[in-house]
Amino acid sequence: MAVEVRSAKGAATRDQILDVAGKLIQLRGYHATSLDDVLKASGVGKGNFYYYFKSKEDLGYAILDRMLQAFVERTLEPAFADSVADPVVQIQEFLDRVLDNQRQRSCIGGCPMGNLASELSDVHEGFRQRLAGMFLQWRVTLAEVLARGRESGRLRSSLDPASAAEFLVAALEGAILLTKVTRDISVMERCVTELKHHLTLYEVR
Amino acid sequence: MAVEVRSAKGAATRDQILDVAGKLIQLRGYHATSLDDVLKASGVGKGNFYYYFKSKEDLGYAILDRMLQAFVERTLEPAFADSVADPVVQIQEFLDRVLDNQRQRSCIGGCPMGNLASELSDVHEGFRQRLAGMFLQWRVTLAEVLARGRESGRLRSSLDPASAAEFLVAALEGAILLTKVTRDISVMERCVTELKHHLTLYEVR
DNA sequence: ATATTTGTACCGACCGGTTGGTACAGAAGC
DNA sequence: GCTTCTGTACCAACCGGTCGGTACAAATAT
Repeated sequence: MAVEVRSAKGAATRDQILDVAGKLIQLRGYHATSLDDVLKASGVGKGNFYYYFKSKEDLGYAILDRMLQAFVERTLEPAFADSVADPVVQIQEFLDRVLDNQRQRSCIGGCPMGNLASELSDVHEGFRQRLAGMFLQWRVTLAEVLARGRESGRLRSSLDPASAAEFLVAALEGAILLTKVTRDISVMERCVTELKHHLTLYEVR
Repeated sequence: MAVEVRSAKGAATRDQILDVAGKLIQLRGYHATSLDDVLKASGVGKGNFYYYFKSKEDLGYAILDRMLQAFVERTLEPAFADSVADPVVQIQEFLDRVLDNQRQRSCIGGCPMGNLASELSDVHEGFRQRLAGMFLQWRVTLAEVLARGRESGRLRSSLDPASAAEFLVAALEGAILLTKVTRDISVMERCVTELKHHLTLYEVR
């Protein structure tokens, strides 16, 4: 960032820019969101913007950082904090929460991480690496939950937690994409049902 | 389009534009690919471009049409033409082909349809509808194959072909995305393995 | 056979508007 | 009074799109 925040007011302005830009970029994408769009929607002047961010790219990195933080603190950690709960139930509830999120958004917006990964992976190496790191964190979290289930005897010893976690993330991302392009939440509902069914493959019987 | 093609030479020029623009857009996205980029890479003058296409949007539609045609004729139909072959084997081989395609591309470019669906679904209703139609065709094709397997007794009677087909498409799209952002083909390899494993859920035993 | 017209294919300069980015003066807060 | 913050004016590069005009082959007229 261009400058460290030195006052509460400054932090508020910076947050306001981040909030507005984050929403706009999720909806329209990075390239299709202009600085003027962000400035107009946030009521912040151009000079003020460049006081807090040294470029649009810098803003992008800040949004990515914030996105990761929000995802970990408000989605991943709450869902898997309880380390004695049933891993399968935890994952099922996690899937339901993601599904419900898309329902509330009327299938619009998709996955912020998935959108940017799709748009920017082949265009901007720095962004790609950050996004890959975010997906890695997601996969590792799920893999830990699955490994816990395996250790407790709830899941099969033949289960490969990393592989299963990757698949869960991929299937979920694909389901969000498919529900976004069709504007039909039932598409994702059925995908989540199939995913839950897939989980039974890992259970000991 | 702005004009009907009336000569072989004209058709070649139009095709050249479509070829180059298609590749550029798959790599950089629709918004990030400028007309000048396409013109420079194809060696076609601007006036000539607007002789064949009435706008960039018009070019986009033409690329979408061409993409659907190529996908159906060169991917879907060859893979599932044989209506007496084992549906499970056909789908497994289809998955392998998609995987191999990503390997050959070094995980770069992703899925042309998935990329555009992600970038444009919430921004351009016309594009969204075309893309949704393309995914529908894909899903219907897979559903028919699965239904065939169910009728022949190869797959369970409890199988919902439409639901399973949706899941296959979603999981594949997600796997392509995840392999693109990580630049690691092994991610997709494991996803395809999981997907094949998922197929066993549908088999009678 | 030659002159004229017509239609396809093509070019690059140019247009108004938007892009990301800069310069800088002044206001606000300590 | 100095640092922190903010609005305005401005910039060159680029955007999608339009323009007048050219090259040339085939059709038509003479």
